[in-house]
Amino acid sequence: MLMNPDTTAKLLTSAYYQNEDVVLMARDLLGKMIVTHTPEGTCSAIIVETEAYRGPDDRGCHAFGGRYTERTKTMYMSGGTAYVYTCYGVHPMMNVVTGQLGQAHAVLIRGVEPVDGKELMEVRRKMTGSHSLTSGPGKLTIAMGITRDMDGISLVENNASIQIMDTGITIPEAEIESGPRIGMSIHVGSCSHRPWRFYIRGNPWVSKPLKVDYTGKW
DNA sequence: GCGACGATTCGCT
DNA sequence: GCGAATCGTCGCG
Repeated sequence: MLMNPDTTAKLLTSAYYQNEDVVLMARDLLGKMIVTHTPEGTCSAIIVETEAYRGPDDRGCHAFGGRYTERTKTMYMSGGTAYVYTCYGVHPMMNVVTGQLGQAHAVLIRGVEPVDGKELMEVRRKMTGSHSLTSGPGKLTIAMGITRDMDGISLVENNASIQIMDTGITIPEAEIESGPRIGMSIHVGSCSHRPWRFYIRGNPWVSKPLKVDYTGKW
């Protein structure tokens, strides 16, 4: 995909994130641009892969059944908040909280295509010349300088450390693929089959097509 | 307190 | 392709 974002990209508003249909939101966030501002510099990248997590009735979601803990409380904040948690003790995961205050919906960002600040991303990742730079949820957070202490911050402020912009890019329906989410444990049952992973077909920054086969595990 | 585990990644075989 | 790394969170006692 040729990435040539509109330079007049507009910061997405709180109202945008209030939509209660998190699956729709996961799909809509494809083609949007995530921007991070840190002391080391600014990085921006187009979102090319997402997954939806729907609080109340989704066994794959940390907040399933209304579970409210020290970690999940961020998911209940108002749409437009960052939910960052640590996976496997090492990898930060970046989620966008959606829906209204009290609704635990979130969209996991799984793959991005660098636009600006690529050199800084390469320094942070200690690598160059590979799509592996940002093709995975744990990779892109490192590349863009997203850390766990950004958990709970707003994405809609003019001076926010993490922002998401509407670039004017619209991904054609025909280029959007969907499929089962990745990494679901066998305990989430039929929820693992929900086609709530969205990505741009053929984009090299989509996380590697890991084997996703939950047949016979429930 | 304590043991088990995870929305993953990377290096080695 | 496989397994270790690595630690915050969670559930239980």
